[in-house]
Amino acid sequence: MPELPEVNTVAKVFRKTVLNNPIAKVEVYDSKILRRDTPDVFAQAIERQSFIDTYRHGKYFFAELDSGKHVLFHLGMTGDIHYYHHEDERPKYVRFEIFFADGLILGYEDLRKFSQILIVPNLKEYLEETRLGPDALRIGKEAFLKLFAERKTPLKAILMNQQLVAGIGNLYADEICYQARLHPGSTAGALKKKELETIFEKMKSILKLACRKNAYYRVYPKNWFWEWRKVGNKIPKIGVVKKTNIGGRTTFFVDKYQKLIR
DNA sequence: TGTGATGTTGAATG
DNA sequence: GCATTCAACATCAC
Repeated sequence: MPELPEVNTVAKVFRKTVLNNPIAKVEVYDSKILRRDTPDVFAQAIERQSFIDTYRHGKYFFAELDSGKHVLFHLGMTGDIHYYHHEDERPKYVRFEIFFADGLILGYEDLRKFSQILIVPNLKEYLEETRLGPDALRIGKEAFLKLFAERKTPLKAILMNQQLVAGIGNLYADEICYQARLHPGSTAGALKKKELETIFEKMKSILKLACRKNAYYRVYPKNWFWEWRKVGNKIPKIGVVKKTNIGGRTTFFVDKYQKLIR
């Protein structure tokens, strides 16, 4: 579920659904994902408050409370937020619920429990602490090009490094490399300015379009890599999809179509 | 039955 | 100290 466009969509729905809606109660069913807070501290920070604003940085989604504190929702691999009015609509892997005074329930589900949910007293301090790079949608071209200089890391590892640029995960990194026609294993520092500019443009256009489509991949353009991202697929006039491991993640690419720069 | 999964972290290595 | 790699985390679906 959660890379930048998915998190952006979660934030969008959250704003539309619960902003300024008074909260009555919080129930924690599995405290593993709270990471830092005890269930009591977590619940007490949220109960009898309202969410008044949101902020997204990369894959990190912050919801601001009346008190000025933020609740961080980092969705990990399988986190998602659901909204419903009856307990029988509760998602299978629900980890906590927020009950609003008007009867709406926000249910947080996370099968694999890799989420990070916590109360953030000071947003600015927290962002410095986590040392996140600039958000992928906000980073400027000059700053982006600099990330690649002198580095021997593969191109894809740069894109996925949240300390360098925040928001790109495994799937969108593959999409960017494919559309830029560059092999994800290309040496970062060996890429020419022209190639880096292409990566930059593709990164922006892919993320923007995905956000506009609310990360609903079924309506992504037909010429995207998305649906083809599987070994052995033969893309007409392009080539056969292959699999490898780059930056510790399963990586799909099309040999020859995506130029390997060393 | 074994394998892999849209993420992050911290330890180990160079 | 910096850059880079890799196992670990938890659980289920295919």
